[in-house]
Amino acid sequence: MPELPEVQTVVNSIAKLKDKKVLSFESFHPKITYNLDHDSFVNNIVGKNVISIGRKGKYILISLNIGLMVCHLRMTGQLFLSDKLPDDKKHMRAFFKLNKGYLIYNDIRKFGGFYFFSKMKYFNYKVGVDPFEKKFTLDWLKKGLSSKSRIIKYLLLDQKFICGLGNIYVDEILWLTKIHPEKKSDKVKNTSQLFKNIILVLDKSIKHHGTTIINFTFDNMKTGDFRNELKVYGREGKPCFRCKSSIVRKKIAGRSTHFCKKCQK
DNA sequence: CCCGATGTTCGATT
DNA sequence: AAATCGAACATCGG
Repeated sequence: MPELPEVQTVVNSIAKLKDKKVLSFESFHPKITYNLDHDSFVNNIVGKNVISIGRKGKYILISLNIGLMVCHLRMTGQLFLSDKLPDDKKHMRAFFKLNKGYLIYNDIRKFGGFYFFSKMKYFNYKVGVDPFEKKFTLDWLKKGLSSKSRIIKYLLLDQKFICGLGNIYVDEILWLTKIHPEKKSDKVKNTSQLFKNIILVLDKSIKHHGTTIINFTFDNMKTGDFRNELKVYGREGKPCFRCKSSIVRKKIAGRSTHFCKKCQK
């Protein structure tokens, strides 16, 4: 579920994790620590203090006084702070006991989880450029699109190129920029519009605390309301807001893709 | 009841 | 190299 705006919303909502100390970690299914076994993960984080909380792409970065803890929510992960453990523990997959309160991880589908890296550089190889980094410029985007010929939807979903975009926002951005999702990247000519719209859509969604379709929540069950602002995603069969033509849905890059055949060329 | 679909990513395969 | 497909898993709707 969560793409860049949802992850940013979660990051903002756990700001009070800063300066807390990790006293213990418990998990309830084995695959939740991705790159270490449970015991090594525990050994690396217990007793550490949280220095800062950030984000790169869809990864939540929690810097400790030694090392970096990373969380990825995948499809249905929920990370939030709470004074006590929840009454409903059905989907609770892990929790961290802090010197004050708990950091709780719920996940219906159990795809998400945690990494620990002793150094930041061991994490960096996983992702490309985040749209809110300085490196994300119009020139960089132009070069990236024209240096290869790839299906634009596929390229925008590629986290090693731009990190943070997912299925909803790619559809929204391509609709807004009037680009057909199957267009080859080197044939896109309105790249400066595309560049602006990437930032525009993400910024706007962050202001709305992201998109809740079904499962996305932050700060213990609050929901985002960007769903009401969506222009194409989930609007199959409904009239395009620009030209009234019927929005179609087609599998592109393995994902359900919504677009307007008439105004996206 | 069964099948398909769901916001993500990874690895195998074409 | 680029793109497709299935798998990881739980839940919901037709």
